[in-house]
Amino acid sequence: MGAKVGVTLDDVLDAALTIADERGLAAVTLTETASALGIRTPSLYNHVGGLEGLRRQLRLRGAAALAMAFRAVDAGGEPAHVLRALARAYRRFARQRPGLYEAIQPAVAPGEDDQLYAALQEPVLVVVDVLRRVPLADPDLIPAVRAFRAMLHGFADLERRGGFGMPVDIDSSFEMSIDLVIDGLLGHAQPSRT
Amino acid sequence: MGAKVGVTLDDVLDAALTIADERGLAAVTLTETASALGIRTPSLYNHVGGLEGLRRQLRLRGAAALAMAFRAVDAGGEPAHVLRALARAYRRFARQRPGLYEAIQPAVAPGEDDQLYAALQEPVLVVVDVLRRVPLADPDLIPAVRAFRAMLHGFADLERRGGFGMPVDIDSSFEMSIDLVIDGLLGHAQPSRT
DNA sequence: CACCATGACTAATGGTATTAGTCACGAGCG
DNA sequence: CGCTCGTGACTAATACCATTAGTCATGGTG
Repeated sequence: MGAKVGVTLDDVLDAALTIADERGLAAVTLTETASALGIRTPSLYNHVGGLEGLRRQLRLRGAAALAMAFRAVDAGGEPAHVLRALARAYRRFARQRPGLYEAIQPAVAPGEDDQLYAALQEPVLVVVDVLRRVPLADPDLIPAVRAFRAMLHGFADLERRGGFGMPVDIDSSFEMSIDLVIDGLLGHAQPSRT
Repeated sequence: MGAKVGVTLDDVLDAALTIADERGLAAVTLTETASALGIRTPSLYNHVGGLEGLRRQLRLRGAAALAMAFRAVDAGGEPAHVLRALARAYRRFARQRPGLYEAIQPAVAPGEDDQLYAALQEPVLVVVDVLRRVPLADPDLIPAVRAFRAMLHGFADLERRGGFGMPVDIDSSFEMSIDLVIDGLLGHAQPSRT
């Protein structure tokens, strides 16, 4: 396959993600992305299927990045410690890559885009795997995963939007929030601070 | 002040909210809103300051509606019961008015738009008032409010986006999720189902 | 060396918000 | 009773965005 040098798909996604992290996902436009690459807008159609395709690629990338961040936590050791490490990895991801985190959010129904669905499911499966190996107060896994996800997403999303008035003490508020869920899921009475 | 009959601000917002609830906030465009009213697009500028002004009005409305829903719950009785009622009211609001709930989400910094900031703060203050009257395991109110908000928003947002695979049992998952937070905040050991 | 796929481009279309300027109506005052 | 003037609609024009169609130069492959 003969090729020009031009830009690659990775170049396009990197440019788009830079814009997303700096100015929000809504600022990721084909015009802006092309301009950042020194390219004309229609040329992007050679790499991604329009704006929709670009957003899909960003979501694939974001899902993979979050799954990688999850897999990087040590799954050994005390259950509560592993869950806390997962939670911190989640929040760190949302803080360091706000544009990527934002890109991940829209859900996709199974069967609508199987590759994308699988990618977005990856991080969830990591949590499921951890919770499966842990002695839960309630043996039903599904509500436990949902509660854990809800707290992580809710906290990260509110923080990303600046929903917490004062920036002070957000770290310890996060620790307490996840301890509520983790200790509750494990059936402990008192939150054990780290 | 002489006046035409024409459409009123409420008409505009009602039309916009109908679109938002049915097809998502992104579908709320000046063209669509005007068309739903049988009006030309520029005429909307007589009622709201463009698209940005329309969105601001929707947020004001949404914040007021959520605050009203919160204030409608009986603040008397057992603390855990009151908190659960607040949580259910929150989720009910997000489910019944998805467009309005979506409109509320973007946060606003204090000083940027004081009226809007105050409106968005209203529902939070209701939660604060309830938690203030309740014997918390940790006397610090701020992290407690944050944990409560995070769980509510996270669950409602994931549910609204279709983030939970199976639609089954979402009700009981929600009950368990909020019980984790509520019982933890109140210092109880075991989640007490309703 | 000729071929041809790749990846850039220009040109044109349609939808969007926005601004400027216009105009008809109707309530209230003289 | 009629004039005035503010309200709220309108048309026209501009700018930005995504998208499609069609063109063209390049460089690796046969």
